[in-house]
Amino acid sequence: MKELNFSVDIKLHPTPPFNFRGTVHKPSHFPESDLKYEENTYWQTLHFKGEKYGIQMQETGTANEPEVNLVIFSDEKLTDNLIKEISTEIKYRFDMNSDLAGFYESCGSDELLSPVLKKWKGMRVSSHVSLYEYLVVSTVLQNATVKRSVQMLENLFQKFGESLRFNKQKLSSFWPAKSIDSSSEEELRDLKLGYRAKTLKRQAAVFIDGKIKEKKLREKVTEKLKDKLLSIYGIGPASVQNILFEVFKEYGFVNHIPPWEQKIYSRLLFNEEEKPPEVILQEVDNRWGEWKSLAMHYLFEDLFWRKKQEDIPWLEELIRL
DNA sequence: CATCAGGGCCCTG
DNA sequence: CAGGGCCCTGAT
Repeated sequence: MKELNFSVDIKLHPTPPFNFRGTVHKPSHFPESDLKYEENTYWQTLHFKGEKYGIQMQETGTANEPEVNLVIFSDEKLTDNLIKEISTEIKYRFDMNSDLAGFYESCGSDELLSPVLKKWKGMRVSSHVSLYEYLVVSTVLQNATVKRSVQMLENLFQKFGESLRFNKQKLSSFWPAKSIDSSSEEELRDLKLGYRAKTLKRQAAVFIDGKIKEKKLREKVTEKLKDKLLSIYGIGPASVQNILFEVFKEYGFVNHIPPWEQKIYSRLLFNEEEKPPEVILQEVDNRWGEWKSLAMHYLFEDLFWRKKQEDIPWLEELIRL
């Protein structure tokens, strides 16, 4: 347990329009103890350049004149330079610099999307974690039900992730890749990771070796980036698609519809139980072209926001706990 | 009780 | 390119 007693406030100014809660909270994601969202306040831990921080964000502006109050908590006073770096990183992760005018322009009149756009205009895709951390999450998702994924990640947090206390919150933090690398596969298997233990070790290794540098990857064009990501052990077509979208903010890359999403998009797009993946792929491409990932994200998250208010029996059935 | 698939991916033939 | 195997769990 570590107390973070220093804090600094920074004002962030996302490009308008901006939707705060749609960006910081993704109801379709499974719960994890490194973040919390409640009453329009968002908290997370941040493992950045070898140090651990607490983050709090609140909206202080409006959709058209966006402003976000970012508070960085730390265990010692931060330098101006570091404050700047962290702010820049947060802005990237929550995609606060993007211009979505083209999206609204070309997809705004789509009859399926337009009501959702009205509700969520300004929502961004986001990944609150680094690439390495995202790989961990992708790995625990594979071939497992939600409940088991949650269990695996929490086991990892308990063993490797220090708890941070800040702003009256106590949240888990991610660990350096090194701590996974230096523990045995056996120790990892004890966390009920199964064959994923090997995957996590091999993934940790490429980050330690410096074979993968997230910053560098952000400069690559989609195809090169995709190939590089696919070369990572344990990353296949399903994971790579999520990474390209959530981590690297590629709005138009969809070439694979995994079973669970297949069922959900069959309902959303065709109001049927199960359409073939190819049909879904064709449909999203026809409708939204280069913006299809983002469009699908709007529909998907809107569905899970609705689930908080209304009963959606077919969806409840699909969420296997 | 045993069997099996799950919000994949790797590896082999 | 198809299909078996992989860890563990809970559903059947």
